[in-house]
Amino acid sequence: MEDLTATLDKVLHLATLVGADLARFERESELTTARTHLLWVLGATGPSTQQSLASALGVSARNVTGLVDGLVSSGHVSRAAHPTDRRATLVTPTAKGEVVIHSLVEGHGQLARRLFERVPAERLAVFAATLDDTIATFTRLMEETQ
Amino acid sequence: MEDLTATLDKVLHLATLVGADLARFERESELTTARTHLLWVLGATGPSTQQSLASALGVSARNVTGLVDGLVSSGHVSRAAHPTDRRATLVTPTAKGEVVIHSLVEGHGQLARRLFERVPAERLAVFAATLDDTIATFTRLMEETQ
DNA sequence: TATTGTTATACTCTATAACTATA
DNA sequence: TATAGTTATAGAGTATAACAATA
Repeated sequence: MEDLTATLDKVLHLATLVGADLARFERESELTTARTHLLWVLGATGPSTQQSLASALGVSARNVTGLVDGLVSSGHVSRAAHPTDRRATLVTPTAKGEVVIHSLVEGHGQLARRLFERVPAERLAVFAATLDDTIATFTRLMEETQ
Repeated sequence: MEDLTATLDKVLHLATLVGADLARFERESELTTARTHLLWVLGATGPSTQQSLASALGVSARNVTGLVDGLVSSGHVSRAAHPTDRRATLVTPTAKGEVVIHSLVEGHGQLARRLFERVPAERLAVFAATLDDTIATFTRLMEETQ
């Protein structure tokens, strides 16, 4: 019983450490968490409208306006005309933004390697499978509670 | 190689789901994340000065003033005189605050049980041990990078 | 002199609502 | 009529700096 809570706490502790690592990156890049998240999404999806960024980030369109304003000021993204829809703007990383996105992806992969490369393959398989099961259990629980 | 990043992503995904569950609790309690965090610390440590809350939360003293102001307004905590240091105030949960703290602890334990109770004991042991190792590896890495 | 908490000020993230331009 | 983005407005979280009371 007690073990189960301790185990959940360990998952959260590890996530907190990863967050602290990201916070260090943000300080060095002079970026905030919200803007870094937007850049991350942009890196994963490519040039996007602000509406699609709002959906991906789970925030309001107004909020995206502010985040993009900040990233334009800092030179990480630019607004470009949408090729077919004149209402929309395409948010695109600048060269500076691309560097940050590349560092993010690289840093994330490097952290994963450093954390897990010494873990024996069978243990890592059990670890990953347990995470999968737990995520599936959680998803089912949330659907039940609607 | 690719697996390692995917595994780290799963840890973060699970933590995000737990965060979403907490967000639901916060909506129902009409509390914000920062104020809920303060209540959680208060539940773990007992009545505290604002300075010690600032250290525990990793935020400025000024910030704690604002969070406590909000929690006093909502009736979750009260400020009391410190028994020996007349500069300091002791932040103490009210009856209403105690109910929230109890729900937090209870909900957290219940979630852990629901998530992990079906996992076979040996697998859970491997899972927890891997988390311990990974956290230790991370801590060592951060110390090295100073 | 150092510490505790507050006032003053400012920036970021967040939201809803009203508005403009376009579909 | 609906959608994309902005202006207007507001609240919460966060920070630093200056200040008062107390140690």
